[in-house]
Amino acid sequence: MPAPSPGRRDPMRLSRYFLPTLKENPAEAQIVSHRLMLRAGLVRQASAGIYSWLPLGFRVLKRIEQIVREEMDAAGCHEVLMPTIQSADLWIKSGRYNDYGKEMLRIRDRHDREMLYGPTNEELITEIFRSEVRSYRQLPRNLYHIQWKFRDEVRPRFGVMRGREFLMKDGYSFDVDFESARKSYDAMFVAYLKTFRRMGLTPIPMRADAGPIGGDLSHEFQIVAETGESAVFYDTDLVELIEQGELDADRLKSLYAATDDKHDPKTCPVPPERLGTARGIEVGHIFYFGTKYAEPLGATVTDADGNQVPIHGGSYGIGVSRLVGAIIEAGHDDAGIVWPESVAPFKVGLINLKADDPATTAAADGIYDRLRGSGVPVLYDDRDERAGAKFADMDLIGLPWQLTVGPRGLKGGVVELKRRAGGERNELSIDAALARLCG
RNA sequence: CGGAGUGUAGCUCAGCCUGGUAGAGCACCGCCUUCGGGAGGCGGGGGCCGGUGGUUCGAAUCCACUCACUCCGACCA
Repeated sequence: MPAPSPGRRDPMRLSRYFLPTLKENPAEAQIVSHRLMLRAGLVRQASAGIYSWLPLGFRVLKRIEQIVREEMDAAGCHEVLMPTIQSADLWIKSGRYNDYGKEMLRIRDRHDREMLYGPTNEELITEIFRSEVRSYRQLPRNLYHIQWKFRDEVRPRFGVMRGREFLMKDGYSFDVDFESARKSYDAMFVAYLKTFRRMGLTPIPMRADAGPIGGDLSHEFQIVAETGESAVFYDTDLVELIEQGELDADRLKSLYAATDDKHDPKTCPVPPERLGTARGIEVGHIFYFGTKYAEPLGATVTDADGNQVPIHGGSYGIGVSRLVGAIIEAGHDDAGIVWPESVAPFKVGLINLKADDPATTAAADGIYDRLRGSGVPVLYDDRDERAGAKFADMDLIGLPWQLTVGPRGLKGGVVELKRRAGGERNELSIDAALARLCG
C-alpha cells in the first residue's frame, strides 16, 4: 500500500487541482480576454455563447459577485433570489412578451404552458412587490438578485463578454414619487462607481438611452479597455474625480461623457484639451423607468394623502460574468492575465521549482502551510514539471504574487517574490517574504 | 437576420483541387538524458476525417442535404 500523498485532501496543490491550461490559442477565440480565459482554464464553451466555469474561473466569478453583493448591501439593498424560469403570464400583461421578440428563449412545460428563461426580472419583482406592499410607509425599498439570465443573441461573441447565458446582478427600486425615486437612482449611481472601483477598474458613467426597458433617466457604466466595443468620449475632469474617489452624483452627472453613437464633435461642450477618448466596455446600466410596470401590473400604494398611486421604479444591472472578461481586457500582458488583487482567484502562486528535491520541497511545503495558516489564499505548484512550464502557467493565470522556491535560492537562504503586475522581483528570506504576503 | 468561412487525434493544423485504406507539431503514457522562463532522444496509445444520403470497384477527398462552430454587418448586461 503506498502512503497517501500529502495532497490527497489538499485541493490547492496544483498537482491535485483542476486547471487545464492551453499553450496554444484556441481557434474559436478572437479577442484577448476570450483567448486568455480559455488558455488559463477559467471556462470552457458548452455551446455558442454558453460556458461552463472551471474552478479557477468560478473563484473569480464568485469574488466579483461578492463585491457586488457587499456594495449593494452597503447601499441599503436587500438580496433575494428569483427563478430563472418564469411564466409568460406577467410578460403578456406588461406587453413585453411580444416586444422582446426572438431574444427571449421561450419554452413550454408538460402541460403546454408558455414559460420563458428570464432575460430580466422587472415583471416578477413588480408582482412580488404589488402583492405585499400597500403603503408609502413601506417605501422606499430596493431589492436585487444575482441570477443567471438568458438572451438568445443572434450572434454571441467575445466569450463571456457577450454570451447568451450570463450572470447578472439586477436590482429594482420602489419609491412613492419621482423625487424619492431620483434619490434611489443616485444612491445606485454612487454604489456602482464604488463597486467597479473595488475591482480595480475606472468606470465612466455616461448618459444613455433607456432602450427597450423604457424610462427617461439612465446611465451606462463603461470601463476603459483598449479592446472595448465602442469608442467613448469624456471630460477628463470626470475621470479625475472618479479616480480621486469624489463620488458626488450631481457633480459627476453634470460632466460630459458619451459613447460614439451619441457623441457629436460639433455640439460637444468639452474643450478639446479636456476631451478624453478611449474604448469602453459596458459593465453596468441603471434606469429610472417610472410607472411603466406598476401601471399595467397594478402595483400601487396609498400615499400620505390617502390616494392610490403607482409605484415609481428603477432597475439596475451589472454584468457579473461579463466583468470577468472585461477585467481581463483591462488587465493583461503578453504572458497572460494580470488580476487585480480584489478579484484574483488566489493571492499567491507558490512555485516549487524542484519537486523531486527533498530540501526544496520541505521548504516549499513549509511556506505553503504558513501561508494557509495565515489565511492567505494560495495555489501551490508542486507539480513535477520543468521550471519554464511553471513560470509560464503562473504568468498565464495571473495571480498577483508569485513566490518561487528553488535549490539555487535556498542555498543563499532566499526565495524570489515576484509581483505579477509590472514584474518586479525581489530575493528575500522566507520570513521576509511571508511577512510581506501575510500583511 | 443578411453576407463570408471552417469542421481531420485533447490543442494548432497539413492532406481534399487531381478519389486508392490516416499525417505532423504540441499534449498524453513508459524509459533515458536533462532541470531557474513552455528542453532532447527512443518507444507507445489515441481518429466511424461533424452527420445523413448519393456517385464510384473504391470517398477525408466529388455531389446533395443537414448540424455545429467562427468571422463581418444590423441588435444587446
